[in-house]
Amino acid sequence: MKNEHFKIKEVLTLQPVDTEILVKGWVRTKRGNKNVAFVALNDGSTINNLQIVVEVSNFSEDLLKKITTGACIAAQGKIVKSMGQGQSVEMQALEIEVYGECDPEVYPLQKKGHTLEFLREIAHLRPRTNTFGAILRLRHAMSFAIHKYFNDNGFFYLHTPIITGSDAEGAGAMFQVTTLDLKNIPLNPDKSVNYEDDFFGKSTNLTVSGQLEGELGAMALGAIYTFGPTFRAENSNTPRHLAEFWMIEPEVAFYEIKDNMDLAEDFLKYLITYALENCEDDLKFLNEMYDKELIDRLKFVIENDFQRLTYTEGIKILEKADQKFEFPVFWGADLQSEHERYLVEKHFKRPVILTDYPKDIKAFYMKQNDDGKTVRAMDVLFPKIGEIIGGSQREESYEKLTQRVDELGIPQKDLWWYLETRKFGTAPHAGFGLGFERLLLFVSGMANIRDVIPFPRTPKNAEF
RNA sequence: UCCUCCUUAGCUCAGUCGGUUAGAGCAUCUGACUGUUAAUCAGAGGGUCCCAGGUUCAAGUCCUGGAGGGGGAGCCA
Repeated sequence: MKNEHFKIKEVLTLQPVDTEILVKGWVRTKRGNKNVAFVALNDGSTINNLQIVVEVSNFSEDLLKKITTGACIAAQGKIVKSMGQGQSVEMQALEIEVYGECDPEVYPLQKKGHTLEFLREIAHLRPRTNTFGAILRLRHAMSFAIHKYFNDNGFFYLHTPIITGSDAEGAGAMFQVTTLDLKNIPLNPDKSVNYEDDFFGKSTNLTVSGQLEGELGAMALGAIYTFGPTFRAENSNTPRHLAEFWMIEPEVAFYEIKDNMDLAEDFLKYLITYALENCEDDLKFLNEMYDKELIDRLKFVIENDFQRLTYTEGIKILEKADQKFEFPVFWGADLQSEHERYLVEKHFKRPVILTDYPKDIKAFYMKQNDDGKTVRAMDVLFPKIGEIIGGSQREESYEKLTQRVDELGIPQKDLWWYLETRKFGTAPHAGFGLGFERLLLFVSGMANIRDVIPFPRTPKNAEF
């Protein structure tokens, strides 16, 4: 057998030729009769299978028995015009080698459909399903498109730290990082933990955001983005939260809130367009199997402007809404899921960018408006998944920023390096965070965030 | 973390008022079929009824506690 093998994605585009080619992959199904067997082979290069036609008389019974759902094989043969419906070409097998048998009595994946809940329990095998093949290829394509978009637009990829000594990021509970012996933790006289002998000589955690360090990069490189893992130790049990997820955070010097909105909208539309143009087969499958409106919804989003309005305008609309809300609507209240959904799904029926939130419900670093009440925050709200992006113009004034830090009781000494950017050549700047898995939820039409990441980490679940 | 629903064959589920030997479809296996498309047809095998207690002559079914999962909410991306 020759060593070079073709990807099935390529083979399916070939015209029938007289030369033999070699393919390698995993068997999805085998069916047929005494004379001929049809093996559907998938190698992950595409959602589509290559049909391998096996003349039973040309192969030993022992070999044919080993070709079962899940088995890994190599097949060599000629590509011919298919006599059956459903595919234009197929392989007439001349030689087959079985790399790995797969006992059908115990292999959990069957020819029939499985629930997503069951597949989560076998996350080591679910990449072999049509659904997760499609999701993982889509995930790759979106990752690539993110880097391409930023690279093509003059952004630099900045690697912000995963282990952070800063506990002032204020974006939720953090996972501690320590090498201290948990059975014998050194204590100070006041019973607090003494971190002097810990690896870093201080308390450290996994990052909840690369933003603060991202701002440092933007103050030198002009436009940066981060794209890395992010960790939140919140006990969140929802279809929209993970303890370990990937986040994209652009940060741009000389951007104001309007530029930030333009960037967010253009970026999201670029990514969705990229998916439609490069992942057609996978999206068609997801559209057919999970969400019949998926492709129409993706097209709608790229063809229409996002609705932009201020928090204050949003509150007015909600106050006039002919709908009872569980949570009261008033100026100063944080918007609940039901409020966001009303604006996006009922009132405007399109993505919404809300800006200028009350300062008391937003983070310390956001630029304060002249009204003294609001800050230049920006949330991008999408149908079905809610908040997909959260960002803001940043407060560039040293005086205003330190005053806000003091008001909130954050120790300035913990943020000395961040505050110095406002002391030394400060500049207006803005940025946002995009949850990568939330983007994938939207682009794939999946309903649960655990189904758009290969190995989800959630409370009480770190298997695989 | 709160509310709510669920857990029975490999998978998806049914199981009446607490009653005698726990069922179906699919999957698997065996057989049939000269080109199938989640092939079809016939037959067979397959059960810790989530776990631990309790009530009862009798528990898959009722009660208590626990574990795991789904949906909703909060936190957020």
